[in-house]
Amino acid sequence: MATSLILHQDHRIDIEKPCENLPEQAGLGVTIKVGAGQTIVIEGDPIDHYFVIVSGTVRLYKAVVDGRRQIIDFFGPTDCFGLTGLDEHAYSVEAITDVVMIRYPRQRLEAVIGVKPDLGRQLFRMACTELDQARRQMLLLGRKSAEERLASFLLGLAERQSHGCIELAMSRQDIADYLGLTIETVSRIFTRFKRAHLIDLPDRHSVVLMDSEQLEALAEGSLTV
Amino acid sequence: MATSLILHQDHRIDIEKPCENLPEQAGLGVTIKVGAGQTIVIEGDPIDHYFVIVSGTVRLYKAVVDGRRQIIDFFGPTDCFGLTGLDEHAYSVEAITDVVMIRYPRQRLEAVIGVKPDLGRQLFRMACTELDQARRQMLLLGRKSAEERLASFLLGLAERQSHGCIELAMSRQDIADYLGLTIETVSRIFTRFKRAHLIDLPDRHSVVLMDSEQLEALAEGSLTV
DNA sequence: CGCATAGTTGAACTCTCTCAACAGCCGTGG
DNA sequence: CCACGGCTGTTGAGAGAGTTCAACTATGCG
Repeated sequence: MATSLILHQDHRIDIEKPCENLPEQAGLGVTIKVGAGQTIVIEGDPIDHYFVIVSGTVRLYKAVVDGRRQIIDFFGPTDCFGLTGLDEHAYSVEAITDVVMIRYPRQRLEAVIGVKPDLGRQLFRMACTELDQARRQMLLLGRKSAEERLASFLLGLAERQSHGCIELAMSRQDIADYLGLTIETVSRIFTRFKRAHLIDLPDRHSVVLMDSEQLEALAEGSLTV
Repeated sequence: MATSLILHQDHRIDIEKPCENLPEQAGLGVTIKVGAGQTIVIEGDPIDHYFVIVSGTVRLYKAVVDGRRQIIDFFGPTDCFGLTGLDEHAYSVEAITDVVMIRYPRQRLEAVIGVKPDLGRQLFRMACTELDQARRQMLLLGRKSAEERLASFLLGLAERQSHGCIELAMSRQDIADYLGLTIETVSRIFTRFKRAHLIDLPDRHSVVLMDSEQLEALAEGSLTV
């Protein structure tokens, strides 16, 4: 089985995340490039592949017929998507920026579990990590105020990016659809935070956290601006 | 490893769900009984076990200091909980009714993966099923109206229970905290549905779906009562 | 029977949404 | 280099869905 495989090219993933060594699994991966704005998978497609992102950002979302959209998550380098128990995608995925990723044939990868049980353990851990994230977001969507949502969002991004300045790959609309708000509310609260000197907005795709402590308090609901 | 194990007693799980044969895995399980209202795990506890429910219903939730609560899911017979990527529980679990469940030592179970790769595949699938469910709920919490939420909830229950009459093990407060609403809103919409002859409420713990078709339409947002 | 708990109903309020106008940025073409 | 149009984001005013607070009713248990 491990013989009839396509070798992926040159991309190597950071060691940090659970999917760190997926690419090495039997050399199953194929490198794929997608332009900004392109659709990668659509709700209802059969699931033939798992994907690991090398560079760029994608949004994973569910849509309702009438146009409403809920972004499930944004994924960046080292993140993986396509994990699901179903036989067809329950969500759509689009590239926000230009994206490079590695594609793994689902069937083959799952077959490898029989040979390398560690892969099964690893996939399990990855799914669990996603699960924890999804459930944390459920608390946000179900019970937090708009201010709490945006504060949580910014802190989450800061954690992932660890720069002084956060780069927002996504639009205000994307943020709104991720937080279960409207674009206007997101905009208003950005402004409110800026006026309260909690953040700075040097340009529309950058945020600087000026007072993370207060933002934390805000995110937990023990404060209002 | 598979030798030093406690055998669980007599409970046998339906064959249907992904965790169908967990109990058989090396006979690792121990049967546990918990009374209604009892807490099974608390947010922050170390994760030592996975649990599979034999009978009864539990609620899994996250809480905020100020008392707000988001119920992540209700689990019944054959459902499993405790799956997570972290080393401590990110949620609390309480018994709603009297509950019988089987407890598996996490470490040992994960160790078995090395010997039985199928277990790894199975845990992966279970986690993926939970993941899909959590993400579906994210759409509900982020983008659906109160009516849509309650309609979706009732239809989901009906699917799981497949009787003509739905038994609500949980209180109105539990439903509210699951749907990201208040108890008053839930109550009002129950009444509204009843007046519109979409459901009947013979007693406070039972719901009869009178017009599933309309409820489906409502759940999808193509209708209002 | 009486109390405690759970659920329902009403009225007022509020947070977020909706609708609408405006401002800023960017690429294109004159 | 600036004018223009298109797109994204901001701001304001008004409306509405759901919450809050409070009173009331029903249910179950000693």
